[in-house]
Amino acid sequence: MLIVRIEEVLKIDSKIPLSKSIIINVLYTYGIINGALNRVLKPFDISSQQFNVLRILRGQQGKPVNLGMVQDRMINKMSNTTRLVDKLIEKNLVEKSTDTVNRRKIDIRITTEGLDFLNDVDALIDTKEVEIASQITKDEALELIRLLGKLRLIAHTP
Amino acid sequence: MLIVRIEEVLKIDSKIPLSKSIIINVLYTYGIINGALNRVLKPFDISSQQFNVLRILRGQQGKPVNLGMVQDRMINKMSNTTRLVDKLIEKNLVEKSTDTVNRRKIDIRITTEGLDFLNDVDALIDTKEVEIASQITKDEALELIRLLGKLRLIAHTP
DNA sequence: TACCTACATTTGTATATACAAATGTTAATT
DNA sequence: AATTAACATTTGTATATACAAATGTAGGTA
Repeated sequence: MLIVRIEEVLKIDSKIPLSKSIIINVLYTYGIINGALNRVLKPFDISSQQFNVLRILRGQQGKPVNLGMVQDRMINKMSNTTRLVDKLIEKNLVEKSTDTVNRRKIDIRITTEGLDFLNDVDALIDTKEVEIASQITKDEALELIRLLGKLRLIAHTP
Repeated sequence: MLIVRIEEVLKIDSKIPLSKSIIINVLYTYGIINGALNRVLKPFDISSQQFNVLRILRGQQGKPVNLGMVQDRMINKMSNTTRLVDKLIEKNLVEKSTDTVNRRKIDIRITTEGLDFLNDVDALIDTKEVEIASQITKDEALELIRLLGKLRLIAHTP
């Protein structure tokens, strides 16, 4: 089990500061993992962002969710939840209606078709995730999560 | 210094498997760090991908690099290095010419203007990177890098 | 030479992302 | 009631990303 240093893969000068190495490692690892997950989703013609929205809606157990809530809960915020949801509506995986109480808001619900679709794909994603994390022990996992949390601590504040 | 769990931020069920938690942590942290770096680059009207290409070219010390090499060395591979480089050419930060030996290849070089530009922006990025990593000790950094390497180990293979 | 295969880049198309501005709605203030 | 400010979503525009197909080039082989 040979861990490959990013400096070698990208032919970067090995003498870069540790801070830069950390950042590049996170950005590069994101690309690798995102690629692996996208390869799972590809045959189902759905993007990882669309998949993420479906999971958020399922998590609400039928309760309608408005656009802002969806955006807050997305792993990677993107500025067009409207168009993302529209794509899901075209596929009949999701439906929307204006909130009866506050007509500025729109309610989004996953459809039965969406739930079925999600069940199929979800199992494959779970398997891939377990596979990706398979080389990491429980203690290592907790430490990794802790250290990533430390990175976000500062980066988060604009 | 309070580390915030991702499950709380995204209102995810706390009982998700550790493998999923790891993956979500990496993907989410990427978004936060990428956002922080983009805010630094924004005033200079350059994307992080374009900035990455400039740094790769500077690293070659004037030696021309062809498109394929640039793509190999990019932190996040994207399928259109052609158009990315074209944007940099429009800004006079980069120039290209066909390779005299192998006319299939094109040579790309950073211009003097590109070098000056990069020097200005680079210092700010370095500072931001140090800031983001400031809560992490040297030992923690090495462990973080090692664990991310473990994740890539499996994810990398299609 | 003509043909084939591999290589390197470019082009086309669809979708995603970032961000500013516009629209429509609500609640508060005068 | 009219005005204003805040809120929630939509629309517009530019660029980025993913991926397939097309173009152009080189080297080998019949």
